[in-house]
Amino acid sequence: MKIATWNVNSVRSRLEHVTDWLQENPVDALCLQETKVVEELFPREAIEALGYHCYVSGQKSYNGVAILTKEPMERVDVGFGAIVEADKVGDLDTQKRVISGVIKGVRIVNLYVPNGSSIGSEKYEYKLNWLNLLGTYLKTLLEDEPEVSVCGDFNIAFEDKDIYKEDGDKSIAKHVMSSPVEREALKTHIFDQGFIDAFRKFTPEKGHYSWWDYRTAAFRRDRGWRIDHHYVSPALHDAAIACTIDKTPRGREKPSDHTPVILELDR
DNA sequence: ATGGCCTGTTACACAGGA
Repeated sequence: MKIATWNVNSVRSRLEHVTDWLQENPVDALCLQETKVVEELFPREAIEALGYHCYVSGQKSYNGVAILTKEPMERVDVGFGAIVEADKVGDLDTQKRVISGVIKGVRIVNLYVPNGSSIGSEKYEYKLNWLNLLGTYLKTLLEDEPEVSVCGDFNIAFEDKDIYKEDGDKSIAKHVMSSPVEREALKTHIFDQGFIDAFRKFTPEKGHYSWWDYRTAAFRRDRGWRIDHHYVSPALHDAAIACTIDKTPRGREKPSDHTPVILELDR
């Protein structure tokens, strides 16, 4: 089974890229982030015409996630509140950033982690609170469903080698997406629960990215960051048999600034 | 050191992204 994650930066602006990519890269599930559209206006006809089912949680203008699947998905859940008590969730489900469902016995979780804007800002605090709740959400999920595959735009580069800059570059710690506090949150809420980064199971070296800034010709100069991830629970460590980045869509006309990352599971 | 580009919006500049 193949699961892909792709922040498309507006599914309506990127519809042709999505349908073209699905035709060339048939996957069991394509997890989209930043769809930027309410459910009623999601372009499901074009996707269903390719034989895919659409599971969508959207809002106007901002955020929004969707999972497109070949086979119907079971037990689809939207938001943290599907599993976590309301008093713990608070207002963290207002922005549409979480959708999940089950395919072939595997719980697929699709996330759009808040960007955080800049270190110390209100949005940065929101990101850290959101990651804390994500930890609770995953812990609760794992109690009932050991085979969990989490993917999405995490807006965090866990190690310096996930960034085009030289390892140890002093600017890294001061940058949102690579500050020590954000990395520690990822460690506490993801890795300490036994999840592993599927991409790093196969590819240890520097130089592999999933996002390139629109500015400064970052893609042409390969000034990228690896911030889109697949994390698999302990019960799936051995099942992860490949994880690759497809840079092709980022090189097209009017691209998303992210490109797809594909996980293959022996399931 | 700064900002550079892109998307959506009761748009005609701004918020938000990363």
